[in-house]
Amino acid sequence: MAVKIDNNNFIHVGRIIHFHRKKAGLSRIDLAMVAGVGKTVIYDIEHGKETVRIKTLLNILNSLNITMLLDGPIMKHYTETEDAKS
Amino acid sequence: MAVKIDNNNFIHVGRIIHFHRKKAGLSRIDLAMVAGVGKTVIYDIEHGKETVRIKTLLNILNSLNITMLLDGPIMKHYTETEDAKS
DNA sequence: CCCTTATTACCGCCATACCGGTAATAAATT
DNA sequence: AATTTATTACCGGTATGGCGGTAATAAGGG
Repeated sequence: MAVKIDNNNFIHVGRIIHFHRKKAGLSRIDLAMVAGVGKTVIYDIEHGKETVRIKTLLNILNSLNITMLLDGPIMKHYTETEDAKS
Repeated sequence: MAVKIDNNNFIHVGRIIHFHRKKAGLSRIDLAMVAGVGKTVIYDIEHGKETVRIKTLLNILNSLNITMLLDGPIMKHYTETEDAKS
């Protein structure tokens, strides 16, 4: 169900944000306010801009209740070693 | 199993990259070459820098066989409407 | 229709992300 | 343990990300 993001299909990020923003009934200015970013960057991302800062993107995604996940074959090993630290 | 990333636990991104890089037996310069980025940005990310470009981050993650996923309550609706386009 | 209000599109400026170069440190080999 | 080799840490310069301001366009009300 989750959407995989890489440098080939990055255009989906903008589409996902646009879709969620419209579903939430928000204008770009509304979303910019909530996410604590400028309106321009939302315009840019929705138009496929790839050179956006990860922090900016996370602010926007989190405001729209979208979760970013990292996964891979050995991610389990990482979480286990991290859990061992606490 | 996948690790959730947001602006509160962003430090994990650097740790995940460091963990995977070491497991792959790569120096920062090695990884930089493969990912097509400078060595400095890998140093920065592993030290918790949050203001990195998403494109740069994806290049590094993909080089380490780490997948980025976006998910949320209404993501299914998005994929359905996207599928309908094709 | 016209006028008002809301939303989107674009421009120029400033702060900074990313780069290569080099110094510092660690690891390895004899 | 001294020299070589590999890796990490840091610095300064430059390209550009993200900002507010404003123009253009769309939506809605009387």
